[in-house]
Amino acid sequence: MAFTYAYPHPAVATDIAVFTLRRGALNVLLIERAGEPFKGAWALPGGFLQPDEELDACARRELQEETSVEAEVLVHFGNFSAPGRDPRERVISVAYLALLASDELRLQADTDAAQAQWFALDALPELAFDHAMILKHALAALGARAREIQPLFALLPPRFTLSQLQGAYEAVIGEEAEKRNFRKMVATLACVRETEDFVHGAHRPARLYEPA
Amino acid sequence: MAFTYAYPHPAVATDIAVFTLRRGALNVLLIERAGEPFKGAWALPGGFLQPDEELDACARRELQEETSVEAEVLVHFGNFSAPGRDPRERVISVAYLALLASDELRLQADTDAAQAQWFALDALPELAFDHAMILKHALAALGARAREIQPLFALLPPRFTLSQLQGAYEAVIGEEAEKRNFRKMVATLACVRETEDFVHGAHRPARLYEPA
DNA sequence: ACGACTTAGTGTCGTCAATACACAAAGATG
DNA sequence: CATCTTTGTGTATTGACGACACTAAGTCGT
Repeated sequence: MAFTYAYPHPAVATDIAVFTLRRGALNVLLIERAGEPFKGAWALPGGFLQPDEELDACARRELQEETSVEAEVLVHFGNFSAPGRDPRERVISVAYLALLASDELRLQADTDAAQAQWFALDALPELAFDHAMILKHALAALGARAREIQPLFALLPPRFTLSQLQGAYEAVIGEEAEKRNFRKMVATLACVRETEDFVHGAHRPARLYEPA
Repeated sequence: MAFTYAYPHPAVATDIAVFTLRRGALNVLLIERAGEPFKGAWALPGGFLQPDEELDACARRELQEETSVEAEVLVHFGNFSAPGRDPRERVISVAYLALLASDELRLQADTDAAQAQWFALDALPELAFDHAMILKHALAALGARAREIQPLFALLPPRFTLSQLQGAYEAVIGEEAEKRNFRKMVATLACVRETEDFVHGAHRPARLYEPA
């Protein structure tokens, strides 16, 4: 089957930088490429736009197919269009940022992806294509959004302690926050509602909160 | 000449919402479509991505070709990919926002395409395609950026008075600002440098400032 | 020339958010 | 039951933001 056009058309693909929290640190989901080019290298999940498919839907579908991950938050943060960025043909990459709660880490690879794996940001492998640059932009976009707190909920379970929320905030922002000031900020934003339940750990129980 | 691919490829185009200030109000640049579809309707300037052309360059080129306008600031703010948005074929629109100083309003009346014209936002004609929605998103993106003041410089001449800057701010934000508070904010941001020159108008001369 | 007009430009106060800082409360563990 | 660790709170200071009224400087009309 062949598709013919009067003018050259680029291929259009989505690439997704999926982040989660593991042991308090931000991790990104990468797949090992099963085919050429860059066979065996690590890359962001992603793939080609299908006919009559919206870009958002493409990102969601590719993520599901390649890693069996259902993203809660999916945000477009940029396009990458350098002519030589894919050696096969011209590919415009529409880049998305996704956040995932840490307890939904069931990973599973399919044929496009030999395997999917989480990587801490300070232990990244070499990345295929221009994905290192895409990832850098994803982190910047994520940092810019995190100050509104709301996006962080996607990194946490449905109910969470304020310490967990602060941990997510610190991991994304990349710096530490004062506990009392952070709690005051959250209170000012009025973006969480306290529940009547507590989580009992090794020490004083912590109250659970949920998104307001 | 024909271009054939093993899988369907969408067309990729850029559309640009160019804003400027005219008589203190924000205006947007529209072109009258010379051909089908939507012949005779008004639309955002834009056009198809060429082989080996970056998206940013495509937006800049199309703007120049269709309206003879050289954009100072060009910012990507979203993609539009609804399958039916162009009746001819699948077209992914990569949308840009541009700002132009008001004294560079030489529009070419005799371009090959129909005419280009500025429209105040409260006197818009019906727009072709989904350009009304794209424009709505452009305004939202512009409003979000304007609070940092810096982007507004592109709407003004190289040197400007604080009243002009405030006028641009108000036009973009869509609400009035207190003169003293605005000046204090600008002073805090330290984003302008005062010059030794004054502009002499009908009344007390105003000091000229330039981007810091 | 001079008074009226119009725009440029400034100071203060109250409020509220952001920063820094120290201690009490609650439960787990040995 | 003493100790340890984590949760959770109050206060003082600073700096930004909002509201508010007046002086400064030059033009224009008479």
